[in-house]
Amino acid sequence: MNIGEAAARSGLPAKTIRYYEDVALAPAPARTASGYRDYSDRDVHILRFIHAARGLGFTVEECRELVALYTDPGRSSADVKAMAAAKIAAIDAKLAELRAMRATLADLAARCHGDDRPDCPILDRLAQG
Amino acid sequence: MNIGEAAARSGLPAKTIRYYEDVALAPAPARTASGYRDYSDRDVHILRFIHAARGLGFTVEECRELVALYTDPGRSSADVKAMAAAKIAAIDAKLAELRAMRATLADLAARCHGDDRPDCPILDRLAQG
DNA sequence: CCTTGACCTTCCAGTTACTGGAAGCCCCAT
DNA sequence: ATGGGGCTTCCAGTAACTGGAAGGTCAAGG
Repeated sequence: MNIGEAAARSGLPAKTIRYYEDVALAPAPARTASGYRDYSDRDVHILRFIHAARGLGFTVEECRELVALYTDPGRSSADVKAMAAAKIAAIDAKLAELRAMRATLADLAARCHGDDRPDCPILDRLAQG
Repeated sequence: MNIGEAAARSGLPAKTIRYYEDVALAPAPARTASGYRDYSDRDVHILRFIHAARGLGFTVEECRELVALYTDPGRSSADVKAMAAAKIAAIDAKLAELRAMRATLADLAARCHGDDRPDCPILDRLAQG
């Protein structure tokens, strides 16, 4: 199947699929005589795998490792679990950061009149650093 | 004062200060005869303002608007409040996304043995899309 | 057979917000 | 005057795509 259908089946844009191939994350598919990419079901399967991994927040680099583990029958599930744990920790850090921002912002917004006058506790707070 | 001290006082790296000047977010300071940047207290004040705004999650573009509002005596606090509200909404969206990822990851990790065998519900889940 | 439109190809540039590094002045203390 | 910082500019790279240009291909309709 050509890239359009591979895109539809994997959920990834065609452009992204080409990019993944470029950075050697996704498999380079066969080519037709005229140069069109020709994806097998297995290729699409990997594409879907990558799509799912990206959706869980893994970077392209991490996806590379995950694909390697996925395609290695001699893998240890401990390695995969460690990656998941690390990702959870990273997400937790990001969550804490965002929650702190949100709390500050919400507090400031609540104290801002939001009218046509210039006085604004939000700006005051930013100004004080 | 030169850029090193402005950096120390504003909390921004010197490199970042130069970058902000480059993209016209931060003020272009005076220059000494030999070409060194020479920051005034007011310059540093703006730098601190930007640092704080970035810390609350505003993009460089948004910081530009905030600085404009900050330095406009005829501003309406409503405009600032609207920016804060929009940022809160964006943060909420990101929080929801991260929480969903975390939940999925935590669930999968809990069900993964994490030993030296290859069976892994995490990979299974990614494989199914 | 020809055309038309959708789909495919490659390659280049732009995005966000910096950060690292190279080459080369400048300033101050010894 | 010399040595070690700090300063200058400019170029390149990062993450992960995305948009667009120029041009080849394929299938259907006339």
